[in-house]
Amino acid sequence: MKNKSFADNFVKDLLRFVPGVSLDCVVFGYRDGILNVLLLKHRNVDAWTLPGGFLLSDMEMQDAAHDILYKRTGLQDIFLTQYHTFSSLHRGWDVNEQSRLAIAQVQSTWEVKHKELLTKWFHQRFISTAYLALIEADKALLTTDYLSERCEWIPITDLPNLVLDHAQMIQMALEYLKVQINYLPIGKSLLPDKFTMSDLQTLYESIVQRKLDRGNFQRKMLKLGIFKRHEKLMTGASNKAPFLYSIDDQRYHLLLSEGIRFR
Amino acid sequence: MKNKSFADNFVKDLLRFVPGVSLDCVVFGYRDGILNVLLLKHRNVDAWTLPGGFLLSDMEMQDAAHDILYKRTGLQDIFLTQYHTFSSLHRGWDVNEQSRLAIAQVQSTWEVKHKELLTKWFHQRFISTAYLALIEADKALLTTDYLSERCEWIPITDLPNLVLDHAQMIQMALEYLKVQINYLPIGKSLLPDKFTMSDLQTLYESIVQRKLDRGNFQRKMLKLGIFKRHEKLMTGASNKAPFLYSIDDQRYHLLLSEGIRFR
DNA sequence: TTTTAATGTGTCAATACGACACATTAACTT
DNA sequence: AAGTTAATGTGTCGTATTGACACATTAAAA
Repeated sequence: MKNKSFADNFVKDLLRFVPGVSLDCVVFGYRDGILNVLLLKHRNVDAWTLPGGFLLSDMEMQDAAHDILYKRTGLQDIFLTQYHTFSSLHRGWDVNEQSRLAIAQVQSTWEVKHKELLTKWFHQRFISTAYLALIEADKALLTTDYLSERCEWIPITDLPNLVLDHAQMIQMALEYLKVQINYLPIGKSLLPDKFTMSDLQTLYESIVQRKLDRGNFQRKMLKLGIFKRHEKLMTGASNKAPFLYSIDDQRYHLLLSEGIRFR
Repeated sequence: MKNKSFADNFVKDLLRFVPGVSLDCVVFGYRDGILNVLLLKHRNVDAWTLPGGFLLSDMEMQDAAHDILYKRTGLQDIFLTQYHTFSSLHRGWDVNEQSRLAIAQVQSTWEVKHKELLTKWFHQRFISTAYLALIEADKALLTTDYLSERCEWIPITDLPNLVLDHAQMIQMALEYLKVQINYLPIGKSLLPDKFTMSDLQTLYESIVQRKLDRGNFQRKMLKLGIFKRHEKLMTGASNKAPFLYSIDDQRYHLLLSEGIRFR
C-alpha cells in the first residue's frame, strides 16, 4: 500500500532528523504585478503552511532549504538567505488544536508504534530557522506531495489563515525584503530573463508599498549600467511597445561586489 | 565537595536542556575609545569562547541570553538582538581536539555515568543562535564561574584564538553592527549616561572603521535633537572642557519610532 | 493619419555630504 | 593677567541625490 510505505519511510526518516530543529521557507514570487508567497495546504488541516521541513543530521541547513524548494518548484540555484530563527515556547503544534487533529488523522491508518513516534515527534519544542527565497514565479513547477493537497502562489495582500507562527514569519520576511531591497537581487531573482522597465518598477513598488516616479526610477536604474536593452519588442497594445531588458550578469556582480547600492 | 556538587548540578541541568540547541552572545562594550568583545577563557582550553549556553526546555531563547549576560556582567535590561543562526556540520566540538581534551579533563574527577552523559552531550550536533548585545563596559561586573578562569573585555582589534566558529560569529556581528549602525541604539547602549561629543564620534569611528569629520558629525548629531547638554563640565586638561551630553529618552524613542535614521 | 502609451530628458527646489576654514570659548599655565 | 591649548559652533563651497513635474519623441495599432 502506498499509504503504508509512506508511513514507513516517514517514520524511518524521523530517526535521521535532528530532533527539535526545523526550517521554514518564505518563498516570494512575482506574477502579474503582484508579490506572492508560496504556500501549502495540508490534508485535513484547516490552515496553510510555509514549505518547510526537518534537518537530516548529516546535512547543512541551507542545503536542506534548497532541497525543500527543489521538491516544491523543481528549481535549483535559488536565491536563499536565512533571516531569523523562531523559537518561542508558544509556537508548538500542540497549542493548535486543528493541527493536532490533523496529525491524529494522518496517523489513523498507521501502526501503533509509528503513531507514538510521530506524536512524540510533533510534540517536541521546535526551533525553526526561517529562510527567505526569491524565485521567478513562472519558472516554478509547483508540486504537492503525500501530505499536501495544494501548493500555490498566494498574493501577500490576501493571505489565508496560517498554521503556527507562519503569518509572523511572512510578516518578518516582508520587512526584511523591504529593508534589504537595495542589497538583494530583487530584479534578477524575481523577474523573468526579459522584462520591461515598468515591470521592474511595479515590482519595486509592491515591495516598498508606495508609488515611485517613473522618470526618476528609470533614470536611476539605467544609470546603474547593469541592464541590457533588447531589440525585440512586446506587442499587442495600440501604442509604442515597451523595450525589454535583461540584467547583464557580469556588470551586475561587479556592482554587487563594489557594494554600490540601488535606489 | 564543591567539585562534586557542580558536576551533579551540571549533569542534572543537561537533562533539562533542549538537546542540540545552544546560543552564543557577542557582547560589545566600549572602553577607552576602543570597541571590545566580552570573552571567556575556560580552564584547560587553549582558546577563548563567547559567553553562551544551552536552552532550558521551558525558557524563551531571548531570556536565556539575558540570563547568560546577567551571570557574566550583573546587568539586566541589556540591548540584545538575534542576528544569525549557526548550524554548520563542521562546527562541532569534536573537530577541535583541544576542546575534546578539555572536556575529558573536566570529566576526570566525575563519576562514570556523568562522564558518559557529558561526552554524549558535547558530541551532539549543535544549532547555535547568535545574539548581539551592546553594553556599557564600565557598568559591567565581569564574573567567572566554575568552568571559566577568566572573563574579560578584549579589543576587537586584538582577538585571541577562539573556540569553534566563534571568530566567525564575532566577524559577522561586527558586520551587522556596521550595517545597522543607523538603526541600533549605539550611543545609548555603549556609552555611559554622560559622554562628550568626541566620545560619541570615536565610538562611531571604531564601528565604521574610518575617520569622520568633526564639524559635520557634531552638526548631524545635534540636529537629531535627542541630546541634552549638561552644565557640568569635565576638568583636567589645560583647555576648554568639553560639554557632557546625555540622550533624552523621550525624544530618542520618538525618533526611533518615526524610523528616522542617523547619519 | 490619428490615437495612445512608452520612453528619454530637462528643470527646479530641497536636502545631504565631505572637506575645510575660522572665530569663540574656557580651563589651565606661567 | 596674559598666553597656550583644545573644545565648540558655525559658515562656505562644490558635488550629488531626491522628488515632483513637464515636455518632446517614438512606434504600434486603429
